[in-house]
Amino acid sequence: MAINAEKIGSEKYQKIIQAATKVFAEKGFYNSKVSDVAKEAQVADGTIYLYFKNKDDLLISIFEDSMDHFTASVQEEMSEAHGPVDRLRRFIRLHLELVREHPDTAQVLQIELRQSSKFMKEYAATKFRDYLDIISKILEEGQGLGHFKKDINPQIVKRAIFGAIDEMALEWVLMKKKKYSVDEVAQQLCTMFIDGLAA
Amino acid sequence: MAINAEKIGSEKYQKIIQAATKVFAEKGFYNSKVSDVAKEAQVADGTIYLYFKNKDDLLISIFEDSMDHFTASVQEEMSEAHGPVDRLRRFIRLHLELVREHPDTAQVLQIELRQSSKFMKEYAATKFRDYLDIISKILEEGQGLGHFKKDINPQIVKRAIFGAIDEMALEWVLMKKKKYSVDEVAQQLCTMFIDGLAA
Amino acid sequence: MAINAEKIGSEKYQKIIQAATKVFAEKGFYNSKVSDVAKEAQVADGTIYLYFKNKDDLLISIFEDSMDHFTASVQEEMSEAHGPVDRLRRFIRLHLELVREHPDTAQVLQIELRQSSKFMKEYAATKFRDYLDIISKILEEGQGLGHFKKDINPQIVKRAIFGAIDEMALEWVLMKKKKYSVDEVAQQLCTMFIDGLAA
Amino acid sequence: MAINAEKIGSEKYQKIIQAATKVFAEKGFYNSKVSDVAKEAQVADGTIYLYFKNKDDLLISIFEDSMDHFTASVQEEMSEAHGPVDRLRRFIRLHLELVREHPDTAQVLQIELRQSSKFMKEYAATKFRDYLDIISKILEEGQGLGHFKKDINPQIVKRAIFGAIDEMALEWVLMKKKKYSVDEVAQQLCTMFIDGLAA
DNA sequence: TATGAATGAGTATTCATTCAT
DNA sequence: TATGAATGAATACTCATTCAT
Repeated sequence: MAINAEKIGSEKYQKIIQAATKVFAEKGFYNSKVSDVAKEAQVADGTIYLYFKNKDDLLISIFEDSMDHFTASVQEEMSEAHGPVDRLRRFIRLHLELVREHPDTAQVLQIELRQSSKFMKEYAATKFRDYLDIISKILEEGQGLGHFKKDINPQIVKRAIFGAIDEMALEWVLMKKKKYSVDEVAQQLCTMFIDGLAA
Repeated sequence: MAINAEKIGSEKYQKIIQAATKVFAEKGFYNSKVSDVAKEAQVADGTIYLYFKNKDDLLISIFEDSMDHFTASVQEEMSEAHGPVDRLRRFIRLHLELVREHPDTAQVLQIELRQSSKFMKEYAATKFRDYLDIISKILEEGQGLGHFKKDINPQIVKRAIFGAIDEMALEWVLMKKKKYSVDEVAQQLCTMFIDGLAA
Repeated sequence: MAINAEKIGSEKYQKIIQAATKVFAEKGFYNSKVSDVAKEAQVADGTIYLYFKNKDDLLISIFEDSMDHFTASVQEEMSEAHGPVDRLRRFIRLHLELVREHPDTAQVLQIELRQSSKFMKEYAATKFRDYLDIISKILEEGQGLGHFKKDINPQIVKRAIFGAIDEMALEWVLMKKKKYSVDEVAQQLCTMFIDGLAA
Repeated sequence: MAINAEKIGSEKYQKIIQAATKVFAEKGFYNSKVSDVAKEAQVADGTIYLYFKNKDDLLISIFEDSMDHFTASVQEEMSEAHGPVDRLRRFIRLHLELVREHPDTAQVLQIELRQSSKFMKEYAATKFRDYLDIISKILEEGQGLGHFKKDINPQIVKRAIFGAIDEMALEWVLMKKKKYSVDEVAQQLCTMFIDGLAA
């Protein structure tokens, strides 16, 4: 039987997704066994295959699931912001907060997903681009309002900004230490980027 | 026989390292077979084990080898630069150039190595920190000379700058397309960071 | 999943033990492939690992299994015997009969198990000593009743008697020929030992 | 080039035989690497193949070499003995002494050689039979002189006697402990066998 | 739906043997 | 003769996936 949308909402589906996220974050995708995920989710190995096509599908589903949550959270925050500078500031802070709150998910997205460049290229790229475009829209809006330099290329700078935020997040994820607070890091990044972009 | 420093310089060692870099970049570490590397290097499977302890050691050796080259290149460039702003500008450009010139190595470092967070934490962290410290030294020098804001934290910002450069590089690596040139990307990053850091 | 006592009784466990005994006896432990055992047992290779930790565990399990059966058979026979001389006579005959009836098992115990002297020393020694002690108890009983010489050392002679019986058995196992019958061999050994021990 | 008799006397040949005996005794034939033997003999791996056809040939050569020594020692001792009873007594004692003096060789002969039943059957059997026949000749001589029972079968009892001696020896080899002295063990065995055989 | 025993394809690694020097 | 770097065949073990219950 095909695995349909109907299942996505089910309790077991979510239980498995969460278990997989935890297990993949802890041991890495390739070092995790499907049976590890099953044990963590307290279901039988075979049950996983009622909800997911295969092990790869589990990873892809984590990606889809979390990118949806991520993007939705950011969109909501953006709608409450006033002006591009405020929007950028909020974006930076929210991304950092989300990573702090969901470190397992962040780790899977940042580390495990990169392994499959084919996957990244062919599949994740689209949803990831949507996320990056939130930044480029802020930049374009800022340029339009004369707040940001006209000579920066939003398509390039969106990646630079994302990379900067993401690298900070990566340190948290990998090092498991929190030398600097969200506040402090957000403050530093905002200062640098907003001045750097200012017209 | 122990695998010693003597072997590192040998022709076969380098041949295998290069083959492994190419194969891992193409198919990913976990999807590459040792025999794929052997075939690419035109040696027998067993020969690999005369030079490397195991498959993991191959990955670690690629890391060590390339980080040494990378760091040396950057150190040399830094010594030719005049002042922190010039240094930062050159650093950004050189990193981008190196990625462009050695895309397979860059891909292995950026993607495959991250898989093993344990490895990252325990081993690679040190050499990687050395690399990041090149940036923080530039920042501190700039602060000392009054060129850069006193209120930025070099330990935080060094990561932000690295992340921004690295994300740009990642796009090249993953997408295999070169929508923007090294010149253009370097120019954009320099503009943003130098203005963003300016006192 | 741990390999527990529950599995030992299962049909598959016994099927695999029997297949392994046959294969090891035919080709020797080191020249047998796990897949040979699997084929003989008509299960998949992987199934073996559901019941045994590894190839060595297969050998150890054969040992445990058969020593238990062997010792139980002998104990039962002993309980039916009257007096030390009858007991010794029955012991000799039963051991020879058991080897005749289970030549594959005998061969694995006699030949394959000796390969791992570490194993023999550390593990098998205990169960083997239990078996030998059946003989020494007969000897001591005989000495107590004045039937056997007082100046023989049961701890030494128990091994001599076992060695003599075992060597006869070995010929059957290795040569696959049965030049002499159980009756004849038993008769010869009994004559010699009983007269040799007689007070 | 064929490996000829000429080599057998050479210094290196003996060095390798001794090294192999030691290594095989310590780690077992199948767990010993040819390179272990080479290292112990202080020659290059390839050198071994100038003197021996392959790893199996090394084992066979140890067997031939030591059986020759063993048989020669025993024959010499036999020629000095007077009468079958003295001969049997000396045989038992000498075998035990030889095992005590050459424990590595004894272990290889007793344990490692048995692994290859095919080898035992097809090859070693002949030389081994020569050794056993020393015992049966003593027995027949004793029967002829009326010292030994007429109704014992020398072909059966020779094995029983050998087995008894060998099992005692095995304990020394495997247990590496010497709870009982050669004197004591020899005394016990002689008492039992000579009385057991006495007409 | 859910289970988990069974499957068997897939692969890192070892090591006896060779051969160019 | 002697070397030891190179070879590549051989195999124990894992684990994603299936399917009878």
